[in-house]
Amino acid sequence: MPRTRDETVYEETQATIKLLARKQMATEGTAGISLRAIARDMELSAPALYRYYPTRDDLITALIVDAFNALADALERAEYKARVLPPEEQLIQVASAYRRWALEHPTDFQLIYGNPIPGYVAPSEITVPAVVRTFVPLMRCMTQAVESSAFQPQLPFNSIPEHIRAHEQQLVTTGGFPISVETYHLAMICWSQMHGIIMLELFNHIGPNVGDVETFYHTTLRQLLTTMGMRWEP
Amino acid sequence: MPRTRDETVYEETQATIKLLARKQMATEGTAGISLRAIARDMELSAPALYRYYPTRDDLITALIVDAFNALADALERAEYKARVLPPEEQLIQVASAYRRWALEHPTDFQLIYGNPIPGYVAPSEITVPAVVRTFVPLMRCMTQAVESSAFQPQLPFNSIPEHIRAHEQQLVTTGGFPISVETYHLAMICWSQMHGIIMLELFNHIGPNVGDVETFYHTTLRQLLTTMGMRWEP
DNA sequence: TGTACATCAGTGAACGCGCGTTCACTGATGTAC
DNA sequence: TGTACATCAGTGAACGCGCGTTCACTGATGTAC
Repeated sequence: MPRTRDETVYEETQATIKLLARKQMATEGTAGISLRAIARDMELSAPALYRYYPTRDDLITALIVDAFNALADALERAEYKARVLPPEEQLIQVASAYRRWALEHPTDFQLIYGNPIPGYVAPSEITVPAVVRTFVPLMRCMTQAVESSAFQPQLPFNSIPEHIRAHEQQLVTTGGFPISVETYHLAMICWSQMHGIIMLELFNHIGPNVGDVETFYHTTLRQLLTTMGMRWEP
Repeated sequence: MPRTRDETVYEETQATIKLLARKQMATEGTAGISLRAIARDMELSAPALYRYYPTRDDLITALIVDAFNALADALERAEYKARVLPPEEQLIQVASAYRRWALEHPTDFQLIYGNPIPGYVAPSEITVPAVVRTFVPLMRCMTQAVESSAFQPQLPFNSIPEHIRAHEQQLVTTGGFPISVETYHLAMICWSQMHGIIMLELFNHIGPNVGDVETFYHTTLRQLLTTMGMRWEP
């Protein structure tokens, strides 16, 4: 879609605003985003920003959507780079990229997965598509790993409580992405384990306890996936 | 230790301040604690609060210590109530109490495990003892479960990378709590899995995906502990 | 029993900041005829 | 080619709020002699 020069300038200004907002979150926290402070940084008057975001909440929404998309981009890149590896290794690579992105963009990660911003409610019709994107690489790798010849399904992780299965079946069916309930469920377990370690690492709660969180993350995930039925090359 | 009437009154006022601070966190977020707002709620002038907490940061520290202690209390109560059950069931009970406390005290949980409050640094010599208390019940149950006759150690979770083992050995040795490195490591894995599900549930990221998070939490933990080597009564 | 003094919880005013948002406006640039 | 008009990014002032902290103080209560 061709853009006029004006549209480009407009979008560049929006990008500058978002950049400064992210810098501000880094020092003031996600709840500390302030239009006036951004305006000061840009050497503009505060009302000028209202040309670009009609409200503080709209700016926050834009930041959230950007963050989910950036995370999804990182995961897709990792998946692409790992495409020649066996599927279970691809999964590990995607999981590593997930952690790496979180550590390299701690404020964005806090913005999307940390404490909510008081008074702000994300408009789900705008954010959900970006959220969904972040799940796709993980789901795709998981599917390939489960379908690979090296996979030997193990109890107990392959048993799913009936009403959870029903709920997940519903989502999988209406979601349009081709995945089995079993695989979807394994992905949820894997994701929640990843999330726990990353959150604890981000706020320095687990580093002092295990020393090397990167190694802890990798070995724990490999071990978890092994108990699910995956096998690894020597 | 006997207390004078004055000391009691003083401590009751401190308790009121903390209570109102917690209420405020619920609506304004952890970063939104405001001495002036608390003073308004108490129908006092703002400077009056300085008799009880010399600084906003001191109030935050008190809230954090209280939260860790309340969590530890809840875990100890759960452990005590479950004392007649087999050790692996005790572990499940403690893990359930952990989740329950988090869901029943979402702001306190955010305060201790969520986004940091900008500009605030916890004085570790004050907070660490309370933090340590929260680990004890989990560690104790894990130890008993691992030492029980029903436990059959399984690869892969019982293999620990060498330098992580060294770090953990150091902590276990100097920590004074009688626990083996292997058990400590299993506890860390278990804790990070618990933490991941709870954090995702608290901010509504996983509920829509699995439907019944309580069941998901329980079955996932049981499955994880099974793969570590625990066995369950029918 | 009465007086002098000490203690101390709480006050009001002030300092020097911050915020999101609205409003009527300026002044440069681009466009149409 | 020159003029009239439209567009629109950005402004300054204002509204009605908020904050943590310091300061000199009031005024009630308790204590000592």
